[in-house]
Amino acid sequence: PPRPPPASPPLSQQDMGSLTTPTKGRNVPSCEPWTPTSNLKMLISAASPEIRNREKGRCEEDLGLGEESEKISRKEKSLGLLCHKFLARYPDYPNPAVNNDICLDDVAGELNVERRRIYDIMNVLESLHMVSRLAKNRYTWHGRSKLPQTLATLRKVGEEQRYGQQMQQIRQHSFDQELDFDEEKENEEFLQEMDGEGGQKEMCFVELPGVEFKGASVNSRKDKSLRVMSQKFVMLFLVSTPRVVSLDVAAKILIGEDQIMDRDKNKFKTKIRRLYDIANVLSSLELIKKVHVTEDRGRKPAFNGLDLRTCLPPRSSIDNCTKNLFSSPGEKRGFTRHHSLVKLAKSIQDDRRKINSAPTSPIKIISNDSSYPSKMAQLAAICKIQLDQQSKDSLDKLTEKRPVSKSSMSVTEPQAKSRSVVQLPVLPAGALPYIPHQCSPLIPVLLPQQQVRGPYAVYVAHPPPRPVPSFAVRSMTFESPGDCTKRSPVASGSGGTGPRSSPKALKRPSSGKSSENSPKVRRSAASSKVRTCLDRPGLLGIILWAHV
DNA sequence: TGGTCCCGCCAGTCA
DNA sequence: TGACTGGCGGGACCA
Repeated sequence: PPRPPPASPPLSQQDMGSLTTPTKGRNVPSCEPWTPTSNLKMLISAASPEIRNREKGRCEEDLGLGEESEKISRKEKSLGLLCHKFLARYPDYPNPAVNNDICLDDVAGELNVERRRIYDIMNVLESLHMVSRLAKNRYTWHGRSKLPQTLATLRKVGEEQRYGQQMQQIRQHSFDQELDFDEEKENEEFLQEMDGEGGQKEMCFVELPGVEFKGASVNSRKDKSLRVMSQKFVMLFLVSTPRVVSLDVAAKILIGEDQIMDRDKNKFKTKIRRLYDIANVLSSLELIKKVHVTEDRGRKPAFNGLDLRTCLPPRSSIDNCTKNLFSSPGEKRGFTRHHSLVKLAKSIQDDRRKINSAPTSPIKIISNDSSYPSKMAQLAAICKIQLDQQSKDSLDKLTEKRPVSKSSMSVTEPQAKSRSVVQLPVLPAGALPYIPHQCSPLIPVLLPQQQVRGPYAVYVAHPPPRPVPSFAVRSMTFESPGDCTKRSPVASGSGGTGPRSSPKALKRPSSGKSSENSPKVRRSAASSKVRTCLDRPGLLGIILWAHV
C-alpha cells in the first residue's frame, strides 16, 4: 500500500527550529477525522481503568472540552495508549488459519502515528515473542501464544544471570547510602564490586527454539537494543522478590552490564527513559502495574510484576511433563533422556527449591490496594520466606569472600539451612501467628484489622547469632489508600536485608545539621531500643509496629 | 522540582 | 542511494 504522505510539522515547530520539542498544539488544526468527543470516547474505551475513571470524572464535571482536549492530545499520543490501540487490533491468540501479518505502514497510517513509535512497540512485543519480524516492514502476530514459553525461558536466563542477587546488592547498597556520608567513594567501591562479582556476561537477545531473530541492524545494535533491554527488564520481574522492581534498580542493573564509562548521570537518565518506554508497553499488555516505592530520599517509580508471573507456565506442569516423559513406572521408556533434558529436569528441581525462598529489600511499598489488610498474612509469609533466603545469601557471601564488617545480616548456618515452607494458619483478625523457632528466628506479624486506619510500620527483628556482633531490623511501611501522599515514613527499618547489610545503618546517629525530630534520629532512637532488647540472651525475636 | 515521556534528529544497516 | 531501523537526548508537560 502507498505510504501516507508525511504530515507537515505544525507551524509552531517550524518556527522554533528542529531541535525543540513542539508545543502542545494549541493552534494546530487537527487533521484527525475524529471530533474531540469521539476522541474522548476512543480514549476512554482504550485506556486502562484508572485513566478511564479519571477521564470520565473530568468529562462529567467539565463539558467544555477545550482544555481537556489539550490534555488528551498528549495522552492520546502516549506510547501506552498507542500500544492499547495497537493491541486492540489483534486477538490475544491468533487464528493460524488467517493471515496474521502486520504491515508497519498500514498500522502507522491507521493509528495516525509515525512509524518510529510503532518500532518502539514492536521491539518490546518482539522481545516477548508476541510478534516476529518477517521482513522489512513486516511482522507476524503471535499474540500471547508463545508468552508462557518465553517467560519461562527468560526466567531461567534471569536466574542464570543472578539478577535476583544483583538486585539485592543494589537495593542494599542504595539503602546503605541513605545513611552514608562518603557516598561517592562507597559508590565507586560498590561498582567495582559489582564488576567483580556480578558474574553476568554480556547478554544478547534471548530466542526461542525455532524462532529466528531477523531484526535489522542485528549485529551493531543488538547489545543496546530495546528488545534486549526489554527482556532484561522482564527477567528482573521474573526473578525478583518482592515483585516490585523500581526503575532505579533496573537501570542500575542494565548499566552494570555496560562499560564503566557509561555510568554517568546522563546514561542513567537515558536508561530510565528507555525503561519508561518499555514499561508503558508492558503495562498496556497488563503484564506489570505501576506502583511507587518510597525511600528516605523520596518517592520512586516502580512496577509490580505480579501479572507477568501469572503468565508463566506452572512449574508443576513442566515437572509432570518431564515425569511423564522419563519416569513412567512399568512402562518402556519412549524417549531417550537427552543431556539437555537432564539439565532441564535438574533446573526444575532447583527452581522448586528456589520458589520457597527469595530475597527482598528494605523498601517501603505504597499500596493502592484497598484490600491490603487482608493480605497481611501473605505479606508476612512472603517477608519470612524472603528473609530466610537473604539469610542464606548473606551466609554464602560471608563464607565466600566478603569481610564480616561489610555485612550485618548475620545468620548461623543451621538457621540458614532450616529453611522450609511455612504455611500461615488462617487467623482471626487481631491474632498474631506464631512461627516456631526451628523454622526461623523471624516472626511474621499480622496486624489486627481494626488497627489499620492510617499508615503503619511493621518491624521484624531477630537477635544476633554469635559471634557476629550485629543484628537486623527490617520494616515495611504501608499506607492506606488515599493516604499515600505527602506523609513521610518514620522509623524506617535499617540494616540486615541481604548480603550487603551494614551495621553502620544503625550506628550512624545523624549529622549535626539534622534536627532532633528527623527520621534518621528517630530511627536511630528506635534502633537503639531494639538493640537493647536484642541483647537479652535467649530472645528469639522481636516485633515492633507503630503508626506513622 | 522531579517524574514522565513525546518527539524527531541522525547514524547504522539493508536492499 | 534511498529506505528502514532504532539509539539517543532535548525539553515540554504534569503532579
